[in-house]
Amino acid sequence: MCGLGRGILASIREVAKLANVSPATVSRVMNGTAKVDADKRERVLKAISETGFVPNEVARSLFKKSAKTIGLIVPSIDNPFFTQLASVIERTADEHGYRILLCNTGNMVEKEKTMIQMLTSMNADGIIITTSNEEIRDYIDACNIPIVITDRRMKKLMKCDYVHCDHYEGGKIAARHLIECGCKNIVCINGPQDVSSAKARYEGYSDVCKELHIKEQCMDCDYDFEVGLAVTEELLEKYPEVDGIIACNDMVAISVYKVLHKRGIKVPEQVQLIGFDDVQLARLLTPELTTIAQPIDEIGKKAAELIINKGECNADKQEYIFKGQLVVRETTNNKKEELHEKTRNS
Amino acid sequence: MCGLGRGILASIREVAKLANVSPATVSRVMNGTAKVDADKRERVLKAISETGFVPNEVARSLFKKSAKTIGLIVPSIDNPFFTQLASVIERTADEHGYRILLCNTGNMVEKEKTMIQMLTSMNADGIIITTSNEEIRDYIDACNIPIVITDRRMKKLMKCDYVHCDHYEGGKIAARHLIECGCKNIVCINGPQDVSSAKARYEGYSDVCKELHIKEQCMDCDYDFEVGLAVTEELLEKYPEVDGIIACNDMVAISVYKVLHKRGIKVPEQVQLIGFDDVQLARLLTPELTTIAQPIDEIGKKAAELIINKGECNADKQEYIFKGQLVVRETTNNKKEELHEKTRNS
DNA sequence: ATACCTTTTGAAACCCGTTTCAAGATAGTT
DNA sequence: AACTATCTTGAAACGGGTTTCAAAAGGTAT
Repeated sequence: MCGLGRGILASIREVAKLANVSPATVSRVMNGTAKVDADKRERVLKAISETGFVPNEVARSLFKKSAKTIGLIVPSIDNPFFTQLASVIERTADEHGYRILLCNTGNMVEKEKTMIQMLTSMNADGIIITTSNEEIRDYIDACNIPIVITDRRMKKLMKCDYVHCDHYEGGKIAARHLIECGCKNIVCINGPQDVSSAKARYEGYSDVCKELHIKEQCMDCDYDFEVGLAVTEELLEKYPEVDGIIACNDMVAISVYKVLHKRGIKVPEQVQLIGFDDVQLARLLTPELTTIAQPIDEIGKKAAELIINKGECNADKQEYIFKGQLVVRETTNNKKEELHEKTRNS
Repeated sequence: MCGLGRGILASIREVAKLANVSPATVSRVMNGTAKVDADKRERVLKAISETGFVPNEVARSLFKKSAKTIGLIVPSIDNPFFTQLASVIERTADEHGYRILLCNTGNMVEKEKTMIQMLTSMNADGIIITTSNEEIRDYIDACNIPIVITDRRMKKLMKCDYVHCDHYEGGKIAARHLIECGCKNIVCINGPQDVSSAKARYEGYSDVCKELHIKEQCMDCDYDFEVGLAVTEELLEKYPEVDGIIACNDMVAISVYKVLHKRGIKVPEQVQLIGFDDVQLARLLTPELTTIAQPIDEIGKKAAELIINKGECNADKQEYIFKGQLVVRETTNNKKEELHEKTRNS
């Protein structure tokens, strides 16, 4: 039918021969880069459909120095936050005719370096990376494609764009919310402090404590479900009177909930709980999780667009900061929420 | 330091000039494709490190007709099953020096076609796709790279490998488990019946019903959380005496649980619930979800390896079928599980 | 020292779509 | 009719790493 027989194997020179024109003319017909005589155009179109010719993207990419590809480097695909980010980025990219090359570092710094080099050598049009590792500075400087750092921030800014949420403010909002909900004994479960977002969230919490002369109570944790379980057990040993927990992200908040539930501790009656990110999970859980939502869709879209529209204002690199938003659900005691519950149930 | 200054911009010809050898020799040093005089080798290595030369993957790919890339086409990245599959595939690929090009079809058939063409024209080394759409036959035939179809199956087998779970048997196991747990009034929430896996699961359930002379009770649903909520509401209208629900996947099982919970229906005391897949979610939920586990890691690994080792036995295409496994957790009443609970709590 | 074989090496072709550049063709002007 | 301006078109170069092939170099045997 549509000539798929030999299909993709045909080359532009074969098509040209069949249409009795030059390869240049075929190229012009395909890309509309110049006017072509109506007769010849027809012959070319016919030859293309007969052979099922699909131009080789690699050859095109070699010449154009653009693979119409965005490299996406994340610490962990399994983390639902990055999954959702990847999803938005893929959608945005696809809308603009770009593809996504997905790279998972598994939090290994060396991999970040080799992946940046690899993506550059593949003529990727840009890289979106989540890292706060200062060591990659040289690699970012060396590769001459636009780089966007998402979700995190370097101490010293590099020559790349930053797209992230105001995690410091998010930390403050979370702390204040628990206090407003009546918590007297808050414990903050921190994410890894070499990760800028985790550190900023902690600092937000910490500054609220200082402001209100509350004693800081923290636990160290990773962005990981299993670690979250263990840390929560420890937490309950160390702070048996806890009545409010700030978890470093939603995944860990779920760990916390599971441990509390197993021990028969009621949420939010006995302990209130707040997470970060507002990944889809947060709504699936029962009770639904109160959390500081990141505008993941906006972050991903912005990051992708910065690369796609790189021509626009590549002069000075910028920092785009989005606001996190408190989403009150069922793991904290909020008066408004209770009111809302009542109207819904009536 | 390591010559990242001009870095990646250098070409093999520049390196050759600097080392006073031919580009061919540089290539040979880099790839170890032939012996090179020790002197020259040293000069080349020095020139490479001075220029920070990284070979252009696109040029290499053009000649070799291999981009060391696997295309991954999934219906929806947001679906945790595919996320986990992507994660394993990425890991396996990375171990073998391959990259992943991630494509999301959003269940749009046309996109499958263009993405297969696109990946082929990018010299991808193979494609892993989840589809049961017979229309793509021509496209699969036309592209001369190995294709692996995961999770689903075509009515008429095409010339590609199949890697999937025995969904039919899974459906049977789920039905039998609920019956063994004492359910008298089971309703099966079916996934879209044009998707082979959903259909097979239904048929498994159906055959158990026939075998035991139980009346079939089904609802139509999609693999979607929101749709799941609505369908569950309908289900409770239509079958108020239901005491066991088979959900088409874990995500829908969670929808079901949420609706039951909101209505004050106790799980598993009043209604027992089983899902499919055993995505990470299933363990995060409270109560933890009983489900038919797919060996996602094995499926993904096998699929990736089939492409990476395509040289091995590309002669006749094969079908690799894995067994699903019942994982009893907290949404069904299993005696063994109760026993286990008791020992754990004592 | 000569003939012969093996190994190392570089020039050039190759992969294939795009673009440049100049020639050829058409249209328009005087 | 002669000439200029404009458009269409194909040959050839390009991008950059790889491989082929034949020449050059090194080594061995006679």
